Amino acid sequence: MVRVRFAPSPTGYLHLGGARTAIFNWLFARHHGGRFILRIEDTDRSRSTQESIQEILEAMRWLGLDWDEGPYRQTERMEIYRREVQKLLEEGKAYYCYCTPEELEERRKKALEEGRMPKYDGRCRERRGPREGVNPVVRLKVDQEGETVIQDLIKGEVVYPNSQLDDFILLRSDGTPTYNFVVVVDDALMGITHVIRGDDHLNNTPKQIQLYRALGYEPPRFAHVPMILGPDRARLSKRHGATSVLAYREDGYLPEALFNFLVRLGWSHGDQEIFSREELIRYFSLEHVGKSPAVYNPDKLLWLNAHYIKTGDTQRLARLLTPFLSKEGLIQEGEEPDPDWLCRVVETLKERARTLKEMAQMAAFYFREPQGYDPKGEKKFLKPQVLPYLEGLVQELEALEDFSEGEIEEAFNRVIARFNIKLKHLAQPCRVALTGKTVSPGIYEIISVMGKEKALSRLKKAIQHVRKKERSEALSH
RNA sequence: GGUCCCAUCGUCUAGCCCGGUUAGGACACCGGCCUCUCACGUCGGCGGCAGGGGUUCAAAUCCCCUUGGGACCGCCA
Repeated sequence: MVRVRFAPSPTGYLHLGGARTAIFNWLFARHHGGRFILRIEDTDRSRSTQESIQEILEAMRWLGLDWDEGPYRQTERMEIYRREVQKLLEEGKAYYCYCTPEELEERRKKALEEGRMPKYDGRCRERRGPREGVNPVVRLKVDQEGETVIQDLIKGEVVYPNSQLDDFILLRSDGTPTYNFVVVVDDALMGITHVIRGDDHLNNTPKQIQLYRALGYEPPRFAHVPMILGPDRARLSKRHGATSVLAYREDGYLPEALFNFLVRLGWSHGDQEIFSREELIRYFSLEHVGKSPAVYNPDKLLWLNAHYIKTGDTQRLARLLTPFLSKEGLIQEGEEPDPDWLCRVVETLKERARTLKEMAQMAAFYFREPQGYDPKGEKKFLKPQVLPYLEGLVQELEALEDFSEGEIEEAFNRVIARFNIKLKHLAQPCRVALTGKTVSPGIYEIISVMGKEKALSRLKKAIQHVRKKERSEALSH
């Protein structure tokens, strides 16, 4: 049975790279009918926070990454780690080291200056007895001869000279275990079959393999996925913009869009770009994960998001849109617009908005009168010549019982026939009058959704506006 | 500095393992069509095998070197 895990350290939010690793693990588990385990790597107590944990779990839930076991927390498993260290110590595979951090730092600096590799020299291996006033760390006796070979499921065979390895620390002087130790113990004891993680860990793998052997456990299969890079080809970080998964929710992205985007970054299935979750589970395999790092491309994410909005369920979108409406100040906090009406609003905006945030901004005119007219639009379309057309339209609309799109279209047709003008000569002035802008969804649909009362009052207001302007201009001449 | 990883349009990638394609798709960009504006849609265009050596009748594909990029070398994970 396939058992995989996602093991974030709670020292910050879940970022895009971590999310993609989680997604690959989740997909691999679901594809193989295995188990997806969540483990919190919080051995660094000074940097781990409860808020981080909550934020990570929230982000995973949002992305729909459900876990089958956990979340385990390493801080709750200290007894296990102590027991494993004890075992190593008794078997002579690990030893106490009394070198102080200062001494190590000193030697590291010197080595770097002399162009040597900065690694621990193993001087405490043969040491007998403690040193006065120093709390020791525990180090693993690492084999420095020969080489370690990794059969990586993504990178292929990686050969690593053991001379690069040093006796790394298992237990800190305060008795807490380090990452390279707990990760091995946990993966072994939790029966992890495939370790799928970022390739920044590839260099850790040889020492971890040695530790598996020292502990007497069979190493799992490894799959190291390439990093996600920023546009400058440096590892993606905060300075490249939003990297927190939840920030994308705030910005109006749909989880399925981010999910699709992240999977497709580094993995492919022929020429297909859009995948449902079911397809992803069916098609996903490590063989088609690329070996090279991928540059994050926000435009493509935006395109995918637009696609999922366009094709998404209207009722769901309406529900998701509501908080964005209140963020835009269009409705009160906690206010719920009529669901049927909001669905009509969304229908008109679905294929235009790329994010929910954009959609809320585009919807503004449905909720409040134009705050003045777009200057260019006013100059071009709200001029005295159009007054008869707009007045004619007001008459026609007032007479309508049924304010449906079809009826409104017929009303427009009667007006343009009467004045023998083209539709755009009526539609554009009308659009500016109703929305204050020169762009909007189709004119019939917005009038219908807006309703008779709002539409007529705005049209009349625009007519008044044009008249007033006309008078003041006449006076000044 | 050492070790490891990587290299197809600006970006994500198919093709590479098993040599023979006008090197395919998508985003972005540009243009046409559609049209009440914008968008959607649709049609078309621009644009790439990092460089150099081999092997071969034939190399994006196999081998070597160079260059470039990334990661790691912590009492961080």
